[in-house]
Amino acid sequence: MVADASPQLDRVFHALAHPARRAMIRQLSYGERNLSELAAPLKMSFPAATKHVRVLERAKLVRRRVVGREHLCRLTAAPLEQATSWTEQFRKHWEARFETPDALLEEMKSEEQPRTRRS
Amino acid sequence: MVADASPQLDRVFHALAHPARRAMIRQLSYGERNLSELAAPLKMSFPAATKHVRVLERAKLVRRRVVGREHLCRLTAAPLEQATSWTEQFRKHWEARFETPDALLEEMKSEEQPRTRRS
DNA sequence: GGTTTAGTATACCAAATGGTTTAACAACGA
DNA sequence: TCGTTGTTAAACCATTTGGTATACTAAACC
Repeated sequence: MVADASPQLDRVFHALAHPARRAMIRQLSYGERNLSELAAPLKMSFPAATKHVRVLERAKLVRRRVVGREHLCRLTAAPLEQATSWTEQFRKHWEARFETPDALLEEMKSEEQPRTRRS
Repeated sequence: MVADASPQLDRVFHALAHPARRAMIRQLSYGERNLSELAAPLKMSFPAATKHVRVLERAKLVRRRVVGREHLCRLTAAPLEQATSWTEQFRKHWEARFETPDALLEEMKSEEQPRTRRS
């Protein structure tokens, strides 16, 4: 089980919650990129872009490697796995519960009665 | 393909980026809950908790149904699917690229040469 | 040595986030 | 009708977020 209270998970989901950072992740999925390359397609200043990179680093989604004056970034899969496994543990679960025809029938019945019993 | 620039995706990831909201999702995965039940286990005031519920609603992760004075919440699977499918489209991809023995070898070679060619 | 090029650091700003307290309202039960 | 329960609304506050502009450092190139 993946716990709900996890600063690491907070950072990963937060990192994914901005289009600029998602765009960076997409770029990095094609291979290593330096900061200028990551910043170029974005409609914002260079310093703003590097702040987004730092958010990705804090979430451990990106690792940085300095070569001369270049800072090369690459992706790390592990945090994504952690995030996906958190969501997966419920998705099927509640989908099965509420969105199959049988479950819907169950629902309609339970609305007459008190209702689904609590934990 | 799921686009990177998507306010809906922003809202879903942002909704998942807080432990209180993830705890609510876990509770809701066991069935419908009213606002008091969702707020009870959290170490914060009731109004604070209901604000978190609204964040989940904006992300369309939760639907609310008013019955008398109770506001009953239940989960919706679709937004989670969308989020998962966004991450999945890269995960395998870069995993294959960087974390297999072959890819590592490729990496080590490419560090002598210019490096992976850009898009 | 001087000039690009790559990136950092700092100061600053507006808006959003996450929380509080207090007050109000609406529905249900005695 | 009166008290309790479930919930909203408003005002307020501190911190974080996401952006800017400017100044600076360091490596690479001629």
